[in-house]
Amino acid sequence: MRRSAEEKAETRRQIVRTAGRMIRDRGLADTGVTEVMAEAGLTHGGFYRHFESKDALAAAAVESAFAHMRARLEQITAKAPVGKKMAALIDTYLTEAHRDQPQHGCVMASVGMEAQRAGGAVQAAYEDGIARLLALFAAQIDGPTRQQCNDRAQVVLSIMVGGLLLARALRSDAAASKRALANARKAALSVAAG
Amino acid sequence: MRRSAEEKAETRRQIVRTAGRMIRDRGLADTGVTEVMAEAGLTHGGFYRHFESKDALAAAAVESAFAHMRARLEQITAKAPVGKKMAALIDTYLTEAHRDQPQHGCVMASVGMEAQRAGGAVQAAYEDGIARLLALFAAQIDGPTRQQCNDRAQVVLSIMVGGLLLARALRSDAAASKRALANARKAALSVAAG
DNA sequence: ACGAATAGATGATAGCAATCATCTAATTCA
DNA sequence: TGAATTAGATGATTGCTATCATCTATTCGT
Repeated sequence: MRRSAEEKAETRRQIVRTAGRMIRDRGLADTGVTEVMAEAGLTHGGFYRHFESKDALAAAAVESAFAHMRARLEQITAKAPVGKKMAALIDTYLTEAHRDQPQHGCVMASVGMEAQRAGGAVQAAYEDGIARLLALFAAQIDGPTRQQCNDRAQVVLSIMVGGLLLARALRSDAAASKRALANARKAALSVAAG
Repeated sequence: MRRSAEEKAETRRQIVRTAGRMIRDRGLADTGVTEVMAEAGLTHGGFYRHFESKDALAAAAVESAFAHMRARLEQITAKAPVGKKMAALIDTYLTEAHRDQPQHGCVMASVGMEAQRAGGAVQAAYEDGIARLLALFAAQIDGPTRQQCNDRAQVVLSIMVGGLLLARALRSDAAASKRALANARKAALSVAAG
C-alpha cells in the first residue's frame, strides 16, 4: 500500500519517536526492531524502507530525543523571568516525574553508557546531543568569562544527571529518593548562581 | 574433572570477577555467558554448576564489583590524613584512568540504568551497593547533623557519577573532558567541605 | 583403595533478533 | 487512464545466546 511522501515522512517520524521512547525505557539492546514497529502500529517488514539498519534507527532516535528535550528546555527558558532561567531548567529536570518516566526524559540519564559503547552514528548523535545541551546551559549562565560559563554548565549538567540517576537508584526508599532530587536541585542552583 | 571445594570456590570467584569486568566494559546485555566463561579460561558447559542463571551471575558480579570498590575506597581513606579523607576519595574517583577504564570502575557509572532495569537480584545488588557507598561517603563527611552528612554524601556521589559520565561523553574533545573531571572534583570538594 | 559424587567439557536444543526476498495494493506521473 | 513506482505485509533465513542433558575424569569419604 503505497503512501504519499508526506505520509511516509510522518510514518518515519512515528517510528523514530516510538524507538526513542522504547530505547529510553528498556535500553538499546533490549529494544527490537520488530517491537518498535509493532508499537508504532506497523509490521517489521517495512522497516528497511526507512532505515538501513537498527543502528541507523537508534542514532535517529537519540538525535530526535535530544532535539525534543532541547525544544522543551528552550520553551522553559523563554517563559522564565530573566535571572531565573537556569533555575527553571534545573527545577524542570530534577523532578519526580522525570525520575519516574525515563521514556520521556534525558537520554544521557537513561542510555548514556550504552549509547557511548554503541559506537558509530549512535555515539556521535549522543555526544553531539550533550555538546548542544551544554551550550544551551552555558547560554543561561552568567559568569566573568565564557570559560567560566562553560565550566559551570558542565558542573550543573553533572549534578543533574548524577542526581537523577541516584534518585532512580534510591526509589525503594521514597524519602531518600526525594531528598536526592532536592539536594541536587539546591547544589545545581548554587553552582549556576556562582 | 572434579576439583576440590577450595578450587571450585576459586573458580567461581574467577568467573564473577571476569563477568564484573566484562559487564562494566560492554554492558549487561552484550555480555554472554559463553564469552565470560571463555575469558575465565573455561568452557560454557560448567556454568550452571556455579550459577542458576545468567541473572544470578550478573547479580553476583554487581555485588562483587561494589564490594571491590568499597574495599579500595576504604584503603584510600585509611591512608589519607584526617580532614583530607573525602578529598582523597573524590580525587581517586574523578581521574582520567577511571574515565578510560570503566571495566575496573564504578558500576553506577557504567551500567547504572541497565542494572536498574534488570530487576530482581541484579537491581537489588545495585541498589544495595549504592546505599553502602553513600554510607561510606557520609562517614567521611563532617556536618552538624547526620542528615546533613547524608545529604552532602548524596550530592558528592551525584557530582562524581555525573562528572564521570560527562567526561566520558566528551572524550572526543580531550580538553573539555579533562575540564569536566577537574570541574567536578572542585565542585564535589566544595560540597564535601560544607 | 574403592565407590559415590561432581567440576567441567561436549554437544544439542529452543527461542529470539536482524536482515532480506518477495508479494500486494495503492499512488504518482506521463 | 494506465504503467511504473513503492510503502508496507508476509514469510524465510541466518546467526547468536541461554539453557540443559549427557559424558568423563578426578577427588573425597569411607
